[in-house]
Order: sequence, then C-alpha cells, then structure tokens
Amino acid sequence: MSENMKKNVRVRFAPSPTGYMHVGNFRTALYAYLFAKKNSGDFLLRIEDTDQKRFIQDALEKLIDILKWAGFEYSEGVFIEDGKVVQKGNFGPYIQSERLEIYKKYTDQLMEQGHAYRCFCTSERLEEMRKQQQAEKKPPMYDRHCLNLSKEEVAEKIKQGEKFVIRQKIDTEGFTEYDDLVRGKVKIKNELLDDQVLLKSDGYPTYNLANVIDDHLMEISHVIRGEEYVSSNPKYVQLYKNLGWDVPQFAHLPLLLNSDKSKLSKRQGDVAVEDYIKKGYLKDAIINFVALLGWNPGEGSTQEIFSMQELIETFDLSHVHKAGAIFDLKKLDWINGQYIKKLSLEELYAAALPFLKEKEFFQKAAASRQTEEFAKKVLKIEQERLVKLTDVGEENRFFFEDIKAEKDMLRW
RNA sequence: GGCGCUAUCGUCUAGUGGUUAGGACAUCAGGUUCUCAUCCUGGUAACCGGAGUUCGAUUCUCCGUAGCGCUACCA
Repeated sequence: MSENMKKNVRVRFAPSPTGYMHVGNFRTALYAYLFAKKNSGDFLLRIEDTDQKRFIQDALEKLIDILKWAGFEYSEGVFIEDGKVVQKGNFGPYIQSERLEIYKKYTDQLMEQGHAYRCFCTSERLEEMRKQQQAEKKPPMYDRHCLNLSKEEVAEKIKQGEKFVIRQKIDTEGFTEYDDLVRGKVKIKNELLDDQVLLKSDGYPTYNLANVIDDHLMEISHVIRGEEYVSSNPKYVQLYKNLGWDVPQFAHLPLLLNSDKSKLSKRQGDVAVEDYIKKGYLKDAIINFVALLGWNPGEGSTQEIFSMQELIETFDLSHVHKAGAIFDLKKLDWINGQYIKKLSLEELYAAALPFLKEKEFFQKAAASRQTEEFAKKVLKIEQERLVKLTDVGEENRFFFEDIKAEKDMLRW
C-alpha cells in the first residue's frame, strides 16, 4: 500500500461516565493515545452514555480532568471549557445520547435489509428461556421467538402499545473471522452467536450497536479496547458487513488483575486513578508503571523508565501481551521513587506542598512562621529516600515541631 | 453449564527447536554510609501437567488443569 493510499490513523477513547477513572481504563486510554501519537494520527474522546440507569452527574468532568492531568491531549470530541461541556470536530456529536436519530436511522436500514428485527419478548420470558436452556445445558441464546412475526402481528403489537427492542439477525451460517492486532486471527462459528439487542425499548442503542456505528462514522481506523469485547466482536464484524462498511483494525487489550488474578476490583484495593494521585504517586510514575503492565519495548530492551516521549517513540501494539497483568504496587513504589529523585527541588516542593499542607505538624509550623525555605531543606534531605508524596516530612517532623532544631538546621 | 482466550522466577517481563533461560521489582547476604535511605556487589528464585512430533522440546501439535472474559434492554 502506498503512503498516500494509507488511511489516516484515528483512534478514540470511549469511556462511559461511571464516576471515576478505573486504572484499567486509564491504561486503555494511554495505549490508544500512544498509538495515535506514534502514528501521527488523531486521538479523540467520545462519551458512551447510553445507559440511562447508570447516569452519574460529575462523571464526565472527572474523566476529562484525569485525561488533562495525564497529558493525553485530544484534538476532537468532548471538552470542558469554563465549566461548560463543549464538543469540537467534524464528526460530532461525540456524546452518544445526542446521536439517537443516527442510531435509529441505521437500525431502520438494517431492518429493511433483513439484518434486524423487532422483539417483543418480556424480560420475564427471556429469563425463563435462559433458565430452561441452562437446565438443558444448552448455551443461553435468544431463541428467535419474534423473528418470524408477520407484518400484521407486529403492527397489532405496536398498536397495543407493546414495548419492543430491536435485535440483530445474526448470520448463523459459516464462520466470522477477523484480525486482531494483539491476538492474531480470530475465527468463530456463527451458529454460536446470539441475536443481540441493538436498540433498547427506550430508544437508546446498546453498546453493541453504538460502537459500530460511531467508530465507522467517526472514521476510526483502529479500535483499541479491553478484552471483555473479544467474544462479542464477531457480531460487530457482521454488523459492519451488513451495513456495507469496511471493518476497522481491532486490538483487544488484556485485563489488569488483582494479586489473586481476579479482575482488578475495588474490593481488593484502589482502582481509581484518583486514589493513586491522592496516595502521593507522581503522574509520570503512574503512566510509566501502567504502560509496562502488558506491554514491553521488545527487541531485547531492558529499559524500565520511560518518559512520555520515549513511550510514544517505542510503543507498538505488536508487543502487547495477551495475558492479563497483576497490578503490583511494589513496582509502582520503586518507579515513583525513581521519579521523585529526578525532580528538581522546585518541582519537588511544588509536588509535595499539597501533601505537606495536610500534615498537622506542618500546619502548626506554617501558622507561626515562614516555612518554604525550611521545607525545601527538609525535602532535599528526604528526596532520595522518598517513595510516596504522602510520606513527605514524616521522618523529619521533629524539625517542624521544634523551632530551635529548625533554626539550627537552617544554618547548615 | 456453554463458548472463547490465556499460561516463563512471588510480581512485571525478555527469549529460543539445542541458551549457564536474560532483565527489573520484591526478597536474602555483603560493601559504602555516623544512622536510615540512596548507591554498588553477589545470592535464592521460573518455562502448569501429560502425551505426541523430533536426534533434541520451555518453544510446535493434541489432551488435561487452572485463571480470566463473554454468556444483560451494562458497557
């Protein structure tokens, strides 16, 4: 393929606003960002807020704050300016709840072409059906109860005000195959695929529909997302084909795990990036650490410390692992210490001050005298042994508490 | 239960049809250091199990096991 035939690289980060930035999600954002930068492509932010039951007020702001904090600059999508949500770019809107007509349009098209159909089944019936299938040790799948409803039956049900969803009519013949940039060729028997719901009865799309439509319409070249979508992907591939669209490149990232190898969860420690910031980890350390969870620079490199620039230069999806990685705080501690050591005194002071201000001994000292000069002296001594910013000053609180000791020390 | 994916030191990982299986974190020992930390040196520590292919498998194939994911009108 010649250079000018090559499609522009366009990558998106598409979180749903659930209230905080999960570190697993953060890593997905990082990899997507690195990939975009490495290939001089576009990086954009789309918001997947199609689940009205889980809507959370401040979630969007928090999400954007973290992206900004991390330095994942995006050129397109959803921004917050002067406290207001704004959208930029030629492929908007970038908030899915504002794209409802678009989803409607394409579901209509799919129905006309026989790739989708209305389903009036109640959740009770579906539950019953699944139970039975399980009892018979069959895979729980929609039984196509509503597939062959006549036009009259459908019209009648609609007239009666029965609620319905729209399901994808899976092509059950043969296989669906696609290339995954981290997993290689993936091939699956179509008869195993379920007629998944595309449009909910409230008119909102499911992820299953929205991700395909948006990724296509926004001209996303590489779909980078978590491993949890691997098994659904063949259905998405069918959808692309049904719609007559080219299939993008896929890259499904391995999961981040707890120390017992279960999926990284709140119950076993902190999972929000915010938590790690509060705990006194530096931005660059967190990024460095997370980047190494599931990726390595390859070529026999033994480099452990990477600046953002170096990450951009070396990052490559082909060196992303297939297996999940345990989130090991010990290594984070070490990396954080490395970064703290590299800071100038001014930088360290700036980074440490918010943590110092939390300390009672510092507050007392600051109330009665000028503390900046002194704090810097202390930081200088502590710098090489400091692991987390939350520990700042602790080993030298004595100096803060005793004004004479402080004076002696300043004379050094 | 069904389907799929995955599997190298405790952890993150490199790597190969023949290697002393390499690095980093952690850990242990020693050195530097007034002490602690940093730093330096060294050590312990791994190819999930079983078959098969092969002159030779950690590497390739199959089976098993385990873990994870999906199995929602959640994403």
